[in-house]
Amino acid sequence: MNIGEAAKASGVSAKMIRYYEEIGLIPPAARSGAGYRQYSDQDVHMLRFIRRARDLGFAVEGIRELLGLWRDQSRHSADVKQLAMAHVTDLRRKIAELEDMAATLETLARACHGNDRPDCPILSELEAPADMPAD
Amino acid sequence: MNIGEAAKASGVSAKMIRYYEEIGLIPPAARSGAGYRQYSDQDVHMLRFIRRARDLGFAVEGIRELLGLWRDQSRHSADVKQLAMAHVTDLRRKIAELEDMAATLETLARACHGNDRPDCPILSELEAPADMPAD
DNA sequence: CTTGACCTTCCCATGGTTGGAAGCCTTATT
DNA sequence: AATAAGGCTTCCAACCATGGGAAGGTCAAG
Repeated sequence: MNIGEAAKASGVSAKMIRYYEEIGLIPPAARSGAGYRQYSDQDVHMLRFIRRARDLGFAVEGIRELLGLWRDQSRHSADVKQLAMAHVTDLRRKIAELEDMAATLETLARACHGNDRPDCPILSELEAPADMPAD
Repeated sequence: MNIGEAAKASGVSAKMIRYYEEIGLIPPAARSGAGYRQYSDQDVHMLRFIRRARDLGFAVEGIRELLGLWRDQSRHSADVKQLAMAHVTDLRRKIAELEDMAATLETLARACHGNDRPDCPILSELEAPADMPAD
């Protein structure tokens, strides 16, 4: 099948399929006489794998490793688990960062009257934080 | 003071100060005879404001609005609050996304033996998700 | 044989930041 | 006065993942 159909079937856009090929995440597709990329059900299967890994927040390099393990029949599930848990650690770190930001802002916003007067603790905090960082 | 000193004093790198000037987030700095950018304590104050807004996860466009409100003596605190809460909503949405990913991965990892055998529910899920999405 | 839908490659843009190169300026030391 | 070090300038490129679009080739149906 052509790239458009493979894109529809896999949920990966044609643009991204070409990009993944370019960066070597997937092997170069077979070509028709006219130079059209040709994809098998196997290929679509791999693209769907990639799509789901991305949905789980894996970066391309992580997906590259996952694909390697996927293809490696003699893999150790410990390696897969370790890769996944490293990513979870990463996610949790990002979540904590965002959570800190949200909590700070909510605290400040709660203290803000939110009326037509100009005074606002949010701006005050941005101007000169209460917990003076020693910078 | 020169840009290096302003960078050190504000916590915003010299590179970023020039970038913020280029995109009009901050007004063009005064220049010395030799063309060196000159910064006042006022300028550093503004840069610190920007730095803290970024630390709270605001994108440049949000900071632009915040700076506008900051400078506007007749601002309504309601507008500041609204801007902040919109950002919180954004943060919470991102947090929820990441949390979903982390939870899914943790569930799968928990079911993975993590030994030297190849079978692994993480890879199985990526290959063919249990809750078949109707794509 | 034309039309329209596909495909190809190539370049550009995003956002925020960092890196580097080439060249000028300032300051301090010889 | 010459020189070396380090700071400044501008410009260009890269990162990551994705989308947009142009210019041109191809395929299938009418």
